[in-house]
Amino acid sequence: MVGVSRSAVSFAFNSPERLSVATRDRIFAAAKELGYSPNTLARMLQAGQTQSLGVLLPQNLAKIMENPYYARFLTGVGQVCDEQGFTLLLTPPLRDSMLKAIPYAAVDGFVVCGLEHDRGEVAELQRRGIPFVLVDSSPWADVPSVDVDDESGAREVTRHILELGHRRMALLSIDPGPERAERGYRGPLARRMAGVADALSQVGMDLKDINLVEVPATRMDGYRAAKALMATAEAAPTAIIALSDILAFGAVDALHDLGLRVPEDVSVTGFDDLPESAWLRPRLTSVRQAIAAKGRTAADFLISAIRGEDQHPHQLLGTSLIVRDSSARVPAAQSTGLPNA
Amino acid sequence: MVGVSRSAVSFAFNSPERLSVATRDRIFAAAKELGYSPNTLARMLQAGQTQSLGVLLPQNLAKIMENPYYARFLTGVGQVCDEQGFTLLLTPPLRDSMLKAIPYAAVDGFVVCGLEHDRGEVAELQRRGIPFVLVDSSPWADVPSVDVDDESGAREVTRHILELGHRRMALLSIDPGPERAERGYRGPLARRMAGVADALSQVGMDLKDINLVEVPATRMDGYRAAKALMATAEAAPTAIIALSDILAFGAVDALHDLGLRVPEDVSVTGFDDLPESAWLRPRLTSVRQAIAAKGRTAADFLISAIRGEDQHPHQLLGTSLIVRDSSARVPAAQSTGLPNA
DNA sequence: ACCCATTATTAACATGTGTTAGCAACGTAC
DNA sequence: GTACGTTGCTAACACATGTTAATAATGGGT
Repeated sequence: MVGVSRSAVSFAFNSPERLSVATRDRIFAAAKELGYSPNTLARMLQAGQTQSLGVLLPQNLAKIMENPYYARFLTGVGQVCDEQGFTLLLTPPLRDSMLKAIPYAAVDGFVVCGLEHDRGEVAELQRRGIPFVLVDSSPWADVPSVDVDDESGAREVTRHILELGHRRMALLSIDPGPERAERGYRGPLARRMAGVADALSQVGMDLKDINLVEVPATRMDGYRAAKALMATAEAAPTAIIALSDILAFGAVDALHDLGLRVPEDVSVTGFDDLPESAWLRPRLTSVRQAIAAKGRTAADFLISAIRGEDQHPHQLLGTSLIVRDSSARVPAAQSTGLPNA
Repeated sequence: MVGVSRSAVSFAFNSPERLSVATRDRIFAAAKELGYSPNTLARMLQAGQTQSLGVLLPQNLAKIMENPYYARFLTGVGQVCDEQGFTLLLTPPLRDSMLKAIPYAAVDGFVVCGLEHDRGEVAELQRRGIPFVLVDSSPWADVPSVDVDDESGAREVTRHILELGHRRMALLSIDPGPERAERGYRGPLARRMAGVADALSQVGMDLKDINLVEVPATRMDGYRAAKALMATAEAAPTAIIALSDILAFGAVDALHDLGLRVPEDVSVTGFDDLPESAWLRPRLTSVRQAIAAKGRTAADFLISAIRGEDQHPHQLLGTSLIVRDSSARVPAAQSTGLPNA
């Protein structure tokens, strides 16, 4: 229409100084008339970059967005995206497969949530040469990762409950999914279990001595599980150690509904220390991990990897016990006649 | 390497039945050896679709993810993505411009949050022929949109507070941003203000008669604003109507910290009815809007538009007042000597 | 008038795919 | 032995860009 080559059009948009003003204006005029603008995908294809970070998620989007943990984590990732001008692509499993989702994501790299280094997804990313960072996995030599010292956090909170005199306890844990049968606990959950077990062993107890319940990490599941736990009348626990704050939220609600007071009748502790933990009444005793910092660090590592800078960085983030109002001494009436009391 | 054409390779991956088993196996073997797999971007370019929905956001990613409102909204959008096998691309402003962000998003369509039909972004999307749906805008003929009947919600909650005898009230509102100066209130905020004004007029009052404070919609801003409001000793309000739940959360906290009881000393109401509203103590009186359903509907409309089906659907979602524990009769001591009491 | 330098513009290539029309080869029926 | 349908594969095109090296045009100096 203007009578110039495609290259001239490209110059008009990308390096206008290389064209005479007259030609440039003619091109822009024509572009406006035709409604033309450079195609996003073609541009990305040619440039070999998308200006977008992917987050490879282990669950459906609906479940992820419902989970305040991820809201916090993605806040951290989002901070880095904001700074660097990246968009954020959330990539849930496709037909229940994280592996199948990979080829449908137009991203420069992935933050991979909750996968161990030996998973097929990791091999696939390596094969494709897509940069990635593992989060909540287990440190492994040639793979960048960001992890949390869950074990010491779990040890600390368990010890805290034990020091308050509790012995009849329930461990409200996260469902490890089907993979557990073959491989046992892994990653953060394995570390948390180990921490609990370690603290127990120091008073001569064992994971067998406490009531272990495993449910999906939602508020509702925490609610139901707590109700079920308290129903077993004679063996009802005096403390519930939840391995996730949302489970603890649900448990506190359930106890309220049962007419039980927290912490006077039953102590409840969480894990993660979500912002909400300090909003609720009673304020929740929980293990703090720097969730947003975890997201930030992972995204920073990923950006480095995309730029081809740093090679295989690892980061282990600490935890700390935040004692608030939901944990207290075991009730006097219940503290007698129990093992190790 | 195999000695076949590129087309054959394409067939091997996409319609294997059109190739003889021998050739196909040879191709796969070579692909494995070379680490080849079809390029995502090229595939999208040729197919003309990305299997990805975009959400065009008015704020930085970090701010968005911190906001429980968006968590809920994106849960709804996410549900549809899950069902339809789409990924979700979060597109924050690029260098403070939503317009600039558009060409960097590889998506099949946009859910556009909080923009009016006359904004440049909307024109740009139309020009590019990218399907989109406006959310929290104002209904407009040729543009698909999903809106909420904020006005009646605001009217109801204001009337509720008035019926409880309050007259000295503060309206804790959301900062409308710089655009307000030129164009006045728009969209949901305009409707909410109108609803409040309408309810006030029914008792002979006016927006001028109440204390209007406008702050960014964060918990911390709500906290600070509430503290400032109560500081003006003789004119301190007996009720705070917040136009957003997070602002109300912050306000409740501030009142606690000031040693004031909610609702005995001061009533507080929210807007949105986030899930958290029912978790907090006191449980928050709030205007419920179906946030997740809003996201679902928007995404459904968008998918229709992408498929080229339905043309310009509109949806107006209702609101309802949820009265809980944070609102009560005006304290006896304060109910005398006030205008219209 | 001629050479050179500078600037404006373009042809050709590279990024990787999916699709369509068509060409060989091959077997089968008559 | 020839006409015909089937199978297996390929050449050419389309999707749209950005980049580089080469070419055309222009003006100025001698």
